[in-house]
Amino acid sequence: MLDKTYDPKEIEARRYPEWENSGAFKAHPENQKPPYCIVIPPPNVTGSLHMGHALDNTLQDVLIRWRRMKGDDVLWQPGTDHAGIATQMVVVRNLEQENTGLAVEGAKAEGNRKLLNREEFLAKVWEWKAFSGGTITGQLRRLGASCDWSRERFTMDEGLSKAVLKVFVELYKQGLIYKDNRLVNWDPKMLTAISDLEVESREVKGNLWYFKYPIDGSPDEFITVATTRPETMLGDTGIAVHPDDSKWKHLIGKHAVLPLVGRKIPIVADEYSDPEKGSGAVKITPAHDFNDFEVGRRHKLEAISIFDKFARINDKAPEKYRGLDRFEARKKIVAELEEMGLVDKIEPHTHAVPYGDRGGVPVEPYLTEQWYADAKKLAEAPIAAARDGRVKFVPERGRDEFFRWMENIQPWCVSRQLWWGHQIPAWYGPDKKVFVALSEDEAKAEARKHYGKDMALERDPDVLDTWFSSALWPFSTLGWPEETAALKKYYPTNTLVTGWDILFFWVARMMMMSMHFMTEVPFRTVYLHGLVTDEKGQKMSKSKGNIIDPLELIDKYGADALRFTVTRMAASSAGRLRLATSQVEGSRNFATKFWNATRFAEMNGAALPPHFDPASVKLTINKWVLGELARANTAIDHALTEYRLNDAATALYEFIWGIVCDWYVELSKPTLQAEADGPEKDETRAVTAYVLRETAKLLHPVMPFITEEIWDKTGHRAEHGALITQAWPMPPATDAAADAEIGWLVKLISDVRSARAELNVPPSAKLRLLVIGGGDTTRKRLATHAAAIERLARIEGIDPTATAAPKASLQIVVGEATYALPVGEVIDLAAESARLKKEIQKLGDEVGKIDAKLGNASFVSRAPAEVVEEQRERRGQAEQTRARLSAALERLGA
RNA sequence: GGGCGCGUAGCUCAGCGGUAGAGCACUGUCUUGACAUGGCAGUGGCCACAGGUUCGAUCCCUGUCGCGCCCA
Repeated sequence: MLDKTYDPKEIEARRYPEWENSGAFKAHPENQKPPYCIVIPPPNVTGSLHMGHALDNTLQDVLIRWRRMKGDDVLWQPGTDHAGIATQMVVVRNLEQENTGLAVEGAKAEGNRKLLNREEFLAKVWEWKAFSGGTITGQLRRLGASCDWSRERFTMDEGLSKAVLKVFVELYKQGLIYKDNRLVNWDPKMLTAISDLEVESREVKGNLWYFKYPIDGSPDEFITVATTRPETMLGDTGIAVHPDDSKWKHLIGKHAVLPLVGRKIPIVADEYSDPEKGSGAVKITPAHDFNDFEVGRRHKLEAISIFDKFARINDKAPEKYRGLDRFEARKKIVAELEEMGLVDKIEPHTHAVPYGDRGGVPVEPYLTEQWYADAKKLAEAPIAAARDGRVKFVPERGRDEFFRWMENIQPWCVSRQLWWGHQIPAWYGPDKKVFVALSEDEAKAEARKHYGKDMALERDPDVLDTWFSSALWPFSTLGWPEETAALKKYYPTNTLVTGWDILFFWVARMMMMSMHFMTEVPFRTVYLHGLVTDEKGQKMSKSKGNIIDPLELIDKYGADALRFTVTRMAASSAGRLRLATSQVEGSRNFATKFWNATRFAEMNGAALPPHFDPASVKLTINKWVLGELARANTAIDHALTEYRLNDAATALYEFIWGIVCDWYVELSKPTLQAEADGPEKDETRAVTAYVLRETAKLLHPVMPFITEEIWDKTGHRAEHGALITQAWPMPPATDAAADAEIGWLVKLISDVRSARAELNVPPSAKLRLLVIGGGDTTRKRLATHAAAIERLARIEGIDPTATAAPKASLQIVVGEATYALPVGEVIDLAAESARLKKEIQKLGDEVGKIDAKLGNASFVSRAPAEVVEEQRERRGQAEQTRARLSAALERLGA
């Protein structure tokens, strides 16, 4: 017997280890079942579960559990990535507590301060990973994620590292990886290049400074440039104006003299300048701005980098600025130009400034030598695959976004100036000649060949972008470069579930690497979901303090409730999913409702006889509920197939609460709770048990814990094993006659209840029900369902063949019959009359609307025949009901 | 500035050519032998605005306004 109250905490803590230990999550590459595989978007090993993870992994688990029950050999491949910069940062911060730092350039071991070399530091990172790397996987378990943990991978583990090496070396040999001197996003705090994804735009209130640069040879003449970053002027090597800009056109080809520096810089014509923006003339600093870099390249302007790696002014600038921090330099430069009268004006200006999301300081476009992957080339095959549908996007517009990015792709900077990560397999000879090889020995061998003798080689200190290893995830986790059974069976994987925000950075890159090394797409379908925000639609962030912690929600309402909530939200077309705790509370209530319905069934002896056959059912309500179950089953399958997970959740909610609890349980009470046993009671007990059993299966992918618990407690586990391993239900037959009959019954009961409530008839008052003008079918139905009607509509005594309504009655019309409920002298005649008039009015309006349509000749001639017919049908119904209600009103005589 | 998306009940969102829906909130009512984490009954919508297509538009098209995201 189920406990009186549903306690998710206790259940969840118990159930998960049972599943995991039983091997239920395991994939079986050796068996013959068709594969279904999802690779998890690897969370950072440093991370802890946030709402984004909760959403993403719930959706995956719903699909995974569903496909598992459908009979697929399911592999949900779990793992984490090493999150180079984030992890390094965390460990460095921890070391600071012990007064320990890294032995990098400029670091000093003063007092008792210790400095770690690379090897020592990496040992610390591994130590840290062993200690707390399991946090997030533990949290995924609390969510109920049924990953095959026996196959858990980590981007820095041996196999994946081997894959990374191989990929790097091969791409290098194919000319698809090379070194180049370009602008990168440089984090002057972390002292490394970072990826676009690690940059966040922040709106900053700054200024637009207008500076006057004198024209060479004409010192009284000036060209005015506008900039948001005065300090970069030390690196200006040109000025661009629009070729058609009448204001500046005449200066094209001349030079300006860069104030404070004295350098002569050319004024060039370039459409990059917008005559409407700022002064119309743009100072060009190729070494410190991505756009300027391109302009500079077009006009062969020199790129002068005026910062060192800490973003302090370097010795390419006049001496008095050297060593100044970029923001101090800004102040000083503005002050000096002001003094020289070269500041035209200063306008307040709000603009987007790129910040490093880890270091938290503005990122500097910085000219450095880095390793690049030829993304343009690698993008060709993925573009083709998306174009011809080998990979599909849900929703479809993901495909357009994908193209937009892939077709304008820039070289991908893959090197990072960090210690934690895959060290680049490149070794340099004394003359800087580079040898890229799988191992130092191979590099040495190549060097020997090149130099004719053994040479000391120095390894490139940089590591690869974390995304480089994540890009290999769909095949490296399956064992590549080994030809494992798993790789053979599960590649290409079926579905990738992730957020819009990493479509480019991760999905696109997986596509590139997979197409190149596997020649086949990494997944058939990319299912993209929105971002979880708070109730106000604000992105959750620590600084805003609006973070909703999924673990707190799980503690409070249960993982099932959280899962149900996010599944229900999954379709938001706005690309953001506003989460309020009240929604999770509602889902918890839903779980409770299901729990209690099952308790009710148990208390009423619901039990499945051996070999129960739903097709043998005789009672109408039982036929009907089986039909409703079938419709729910079909709707859920359809929704999941189409990746409309929210529709699946809604279908479950409506079926369980709206059909089973609100109607089936109530309608079956007279039978279940009748004194005498008999075939009707037996059948109803069997159908109740059957419906709840099948419902537990249908609900299991979304709410695995509570359903498993119920499955066990109601004895199914003893007979069939765990719910997680059960076969997905087949919808039973539907029965149109039963649907019509119960539809009538529900309407009758609802209408009686409404009329009673509107007329304030006390619920305790039991009324007689006089049926006037009922046909044979109605009389038969009344007889069949008398007990249910009496109970649910609070009736005592039904007269199926009444001839007239007593004057003091409530009257309702259902179908061909009028139902009168005598209420004696207590009736408020005026109120009843008003109620009837309102009904009549409503029906009259409807008839009028339909008449307008049917009176329209082109509607009748042009609309499809069945639509016209349907309107006529509806008109007839409404008109009849109206007539009967009018008669009822007349009888009321008020 | 460019691209995309979104404006539907007080709030959060489904629906997307032919009766406008859900959850939460709100109102009234009910300690009915599963459930007050509940039952029953309600209130509440020029489906942003303006044009167009259509027999018919919340739905398709165009424009306007407002909001969001991405890219500059």
